[in-house]
Amino acid sequence: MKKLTPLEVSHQPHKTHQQRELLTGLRARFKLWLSTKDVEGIFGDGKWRLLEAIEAKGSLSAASKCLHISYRKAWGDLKKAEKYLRTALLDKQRGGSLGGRSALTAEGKKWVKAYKLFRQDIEIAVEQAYTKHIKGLVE
Amino acid sequence: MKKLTPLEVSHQPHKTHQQRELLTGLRARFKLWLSTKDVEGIFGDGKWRLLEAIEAKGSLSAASKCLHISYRKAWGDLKKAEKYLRTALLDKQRGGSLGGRSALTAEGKKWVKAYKLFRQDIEIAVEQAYTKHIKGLVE
DNA sequence: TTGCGATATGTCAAAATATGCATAACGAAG
DNA sequence: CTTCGTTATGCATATTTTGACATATCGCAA
Repeated sequence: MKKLTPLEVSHQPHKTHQQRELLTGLRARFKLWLSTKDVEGIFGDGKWRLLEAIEAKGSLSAASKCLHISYRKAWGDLKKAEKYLRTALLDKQRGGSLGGRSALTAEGKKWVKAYKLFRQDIEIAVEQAYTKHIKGLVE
Repeated sequence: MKKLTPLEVSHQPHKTHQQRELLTGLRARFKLWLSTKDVEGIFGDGKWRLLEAIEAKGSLSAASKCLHISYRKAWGDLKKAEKYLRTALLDKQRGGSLGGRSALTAEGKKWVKAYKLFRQDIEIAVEQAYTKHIKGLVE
């Protein structure tokens, strides 16, 4: 997620239709993730995207660069997911002429695929629910 | 949202069915909010609940106590919502024998009602999508 | 005209997250 | 048997987010 403007109050000039412009720019956003009673954030968008990037790039290192997150974080995230999902998502190797590599396991692929569909369903639902319940208020 | 366990690796004993117990404890969680291109978090669960509490309690101060958040935060949140939604959600008064009070405006009530339905739809969708796409992976 | 409790805000600290740094282990290829 | 790039990990910062503290203002009722 991103940080945005602080909160300083602009003096709001006389904008007539710029006003409407801002509000129609309103959109619904959501965040989705999996947790247990004890552990929050076991799997979610970040880890899903990370797995996809690994599948595409062939290594955790390359994937983290690609996603502009530190290797340290990427590594920690995956470790957490594997721990609490109790399954090996990645087949990781170090050494070799290329230094090493990582690939998704069959389980890892299943999770990527399942989460993608899961997320897609919610994306659509949010869109629809927004249109149904909120859109009317801002137009 | 809540913070949870750090990430220390427990030594994972020989749990046989406790293992399954943890995974079936897996659940989908979500967060929903409204934003514009420039401003994140204009309205969401927190502000919605806050408005409901104000409606019930009659003042921002009482509502914030009730929700266990500081008055400062509650006040800032509402201010932000009103600013970017470009509408008065609250009719606020200070002074008087009771010190002051706050009540929802007609607009405020509309938002509370609309957001509630909006959120409800998503809650159901998440439940269903989880069952459809994820549940099979953990059982 | 004084007091009380609520609104109204700037400022600052605390907490949660992410990043950077240092270092080790690895192992195929040259 | 040396080199190189990746995995693996602890730890110390840095960044971001969140909430707490201190204070001022307000206005009716006593």
